[in-house]
Amino acid sequence: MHKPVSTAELKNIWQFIYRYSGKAIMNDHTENFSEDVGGSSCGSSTPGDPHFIAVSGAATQLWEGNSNAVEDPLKMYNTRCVQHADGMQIREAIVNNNAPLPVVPRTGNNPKLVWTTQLHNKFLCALDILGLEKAQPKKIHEVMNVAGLTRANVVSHLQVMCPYTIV
DNA sequence: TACACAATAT
DNA sequence: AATATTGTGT
Repeated sequence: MHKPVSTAELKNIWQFIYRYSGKAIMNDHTENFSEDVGGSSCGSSTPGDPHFIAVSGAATQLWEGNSNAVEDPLKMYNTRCVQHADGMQIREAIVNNNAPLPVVPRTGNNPKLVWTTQLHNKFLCALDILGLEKAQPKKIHEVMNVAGLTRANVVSHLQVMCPYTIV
């Protein structure tokens, strides 16, 4: 995967592993993944659980230690080779149910805010309510009170709408 | 640390 | 052009 990782891509990987292993998945944080997991304990998680895929670590080594050096698409992830009852060897994600929920930082794949006329009007109203004196990003953002609208959004918009004049 | 404002980056 | 992010100063 390319960086930054998009949620869509991550989802795909998730689904792939889930199908491939027939087992539960996910989770993050490469640290403390070593303590988690006994193979069977993984079975409890279900798709929809908080989760994600850890990268690096023991799993890769486990796989590489395995003689059948087949090209493994999951090589980069925190998975390991396990043997099922039917003798089939599959790859299973290492799970850590104690890991904190991943905080997905804003990446380039997130949609940009669009200043619709309604939104812009609200912006203008905020400017009216506050004087030009108090028309600062924080106040404006506050007055607008739009869910999902971030202060940075206001900052950006304000800068364009109210450019300072060069002297 | 929080913020505004200016300057860049995408 | 429009929006996001980063840099700088208080």
